[in-house]
Amino acid sequence: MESLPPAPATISDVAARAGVGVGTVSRVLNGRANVRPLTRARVLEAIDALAYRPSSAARSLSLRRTHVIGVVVPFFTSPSAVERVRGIASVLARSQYDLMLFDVESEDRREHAFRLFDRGDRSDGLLLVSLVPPDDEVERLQAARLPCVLVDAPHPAFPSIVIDDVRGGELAAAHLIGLGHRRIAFIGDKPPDPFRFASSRDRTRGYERALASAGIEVRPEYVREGTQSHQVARGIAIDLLRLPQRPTAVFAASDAQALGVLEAARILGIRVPEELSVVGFDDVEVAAYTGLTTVRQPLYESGSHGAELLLRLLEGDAASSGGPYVEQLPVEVVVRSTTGPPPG
Amino acid sequence: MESLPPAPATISDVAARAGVGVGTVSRVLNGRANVRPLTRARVLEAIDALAYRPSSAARSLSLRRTHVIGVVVPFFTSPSAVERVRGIASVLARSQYDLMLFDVESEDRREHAFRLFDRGDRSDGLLLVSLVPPDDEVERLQAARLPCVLVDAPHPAFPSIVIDDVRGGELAAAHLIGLGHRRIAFIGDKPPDPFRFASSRDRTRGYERALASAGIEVRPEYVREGTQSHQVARGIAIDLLRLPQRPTAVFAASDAQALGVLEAARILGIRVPEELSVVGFDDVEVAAYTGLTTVRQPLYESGSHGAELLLRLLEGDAASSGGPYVEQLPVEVVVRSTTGPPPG
DNA sequence: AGGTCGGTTGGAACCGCTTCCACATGCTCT
DNA sequence: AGAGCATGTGGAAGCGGTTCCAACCGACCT
Repeated sequence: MESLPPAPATISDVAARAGVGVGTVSRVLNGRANVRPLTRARVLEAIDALAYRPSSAARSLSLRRTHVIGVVVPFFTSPSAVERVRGIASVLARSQYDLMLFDVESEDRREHAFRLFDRGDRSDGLLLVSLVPPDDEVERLQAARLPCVLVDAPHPAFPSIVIDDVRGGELAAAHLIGLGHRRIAFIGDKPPDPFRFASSRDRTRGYERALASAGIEVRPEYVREGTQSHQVARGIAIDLLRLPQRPTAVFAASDAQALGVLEAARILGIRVPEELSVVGFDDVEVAAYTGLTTVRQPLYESGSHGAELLLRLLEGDAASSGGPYVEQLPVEVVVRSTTGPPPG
Repeated sequence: MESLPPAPATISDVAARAGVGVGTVSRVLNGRANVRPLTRARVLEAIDALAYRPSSAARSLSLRRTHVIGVVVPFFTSPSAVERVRGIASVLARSQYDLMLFDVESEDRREHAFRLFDRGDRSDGLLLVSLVPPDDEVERLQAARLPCVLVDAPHPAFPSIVIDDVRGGELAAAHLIGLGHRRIAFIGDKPPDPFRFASSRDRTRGYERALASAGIEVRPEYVREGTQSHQVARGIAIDLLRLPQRPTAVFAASDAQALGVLEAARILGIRVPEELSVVGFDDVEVAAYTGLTTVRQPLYESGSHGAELLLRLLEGDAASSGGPYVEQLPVEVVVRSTTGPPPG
């Protein structure tokens, strides 16, 4: 018969072996001052001998904190989300907190993820990435006193890390206008679902503003919307490039979409940047590979700053906790090889 | 003064309000049979009225299970790891388990991640991605009876999901040989660190085998090693392409490295595929964008299959639990536009 | 010598759940 | 009628920590 491995040692095993009370062991574990060096040594010896490791479940219950930070993120939808999570993970890695990841592709998962956390005993804090919590959820989160930071999403109830999307759109369009383009198309996200917020919409506004201030009329047939996928964007771009008077430049609201535009150009035999300029948004890694000119937003930093802010909140920094603290990260155009002067 | 929100309701609050004992509430919560319909209704009413949600910390402690699955992964090092995690997340999403993510960039983090889990009370199971646990850790994991599945890494102690790297290397080289190439270089990973396993080494073996069976001599100056980054690979490729007799094809052990080779070719003004063929490995999303010919391995599936296997183990399927159960996923060459016949 | 006082220490109570055991109830079966 | 038996139910014990309180100790005071 197989001998079961011994159950993991508990704090009272340690206490028994060291010949002290459980309280003393706990004090040693938590580095409290009032323990005589000799006693401490005996306890440490026992801990070592029994290979004792405290139970985190028991600690959570007793302390009413979990040492876990929940991250809710539409993980699948975009490579940029991954980059943000990387920023978060790197900060949490050097903290005492662990990272619980919730992907929320579908709507009911989103619901589920929120419900999971809003009791407040699963995690000590929450990072919501590219996601706006619905109002009833906001209430529950606040009732549970769960510190919460939004990354890439605004909400008056929570501090957030965002970028200036309007300005991003403006910069992209201005870059193209500066090169001499006048016929500039825009491919944005499809109208936002209730949970997403309208970052693409803001980029559209920036685009329109830049055009306006250059005295260029916005042509409705040049402004299109579709999902983030590059396949959809490719289809839209093919449409656009078959227009009787086709645009000489396309600004896409994400790199994924911009890559779709590049594919479309390749399919139609249109040379980039000689015959068509393309600008993306995000500056994901692929953009560098493919030489895509794009509007860089600090994805990694959005995650790391969000995590840092949350950690500060958890340490009771009420200053940033309170109202609508908003940190705005800079955007900039990264010029690579998909933009140039218009043909002719 | 601000009124604190009431503490979350506990099971005994519910019991009190429903006028029953805590045991009965627990039975209702867990859908046990022996509860009179009338009683059940009263309890449900109380639960609803108090917006009661059970404490998962308390449940974990009492049940000795956490409903969490730990995923340990070198998250930052490669886009392929992300794809595997996606596969894992999608399977766990439709299970009762939550996903705790541990990134392990540096060696001490790796240590940390393992220690965290090996007591067995943080998670009910573990998925190790592209990581081979050191022997002492294997012991602890087994002692803690923590079900554990390896994804993209072999170890006799645990079931695993892998691919046939030798065959992958062979297929890549055979594809190039089939096109008529004779001067085929190979860029692999640098010698594995103790935690990684030698997948690149196996790919080298496949490459050598294919060459051998075509009667082509392996030239040492054509076989190079470097880290996974495309920058490093680019440097190596530039070296390679400046050789007096330069290769007409390069097989890289990862797509990231293959992209570095493409960059090198661009820098040197060497046309692909007319003057140089390039084959990668993995088939990450970028490969499709850039038209890279590559050896596809099912990244997403490796994650999803690993997660499914682990779930089966957790349900007590001893069959797959036991010995060195190994699931081998297929590899195949995906021909795109970076390979063609050799020049001349 | 007796009283204070600060530093150590043991252990009970508690965190919120599950589970088991004892007990009550209303039947059926001799 | 009394034993036997499901069926429902209450509540104590236990999961493994933390924390608080009381007790103990020797040193130091008067």
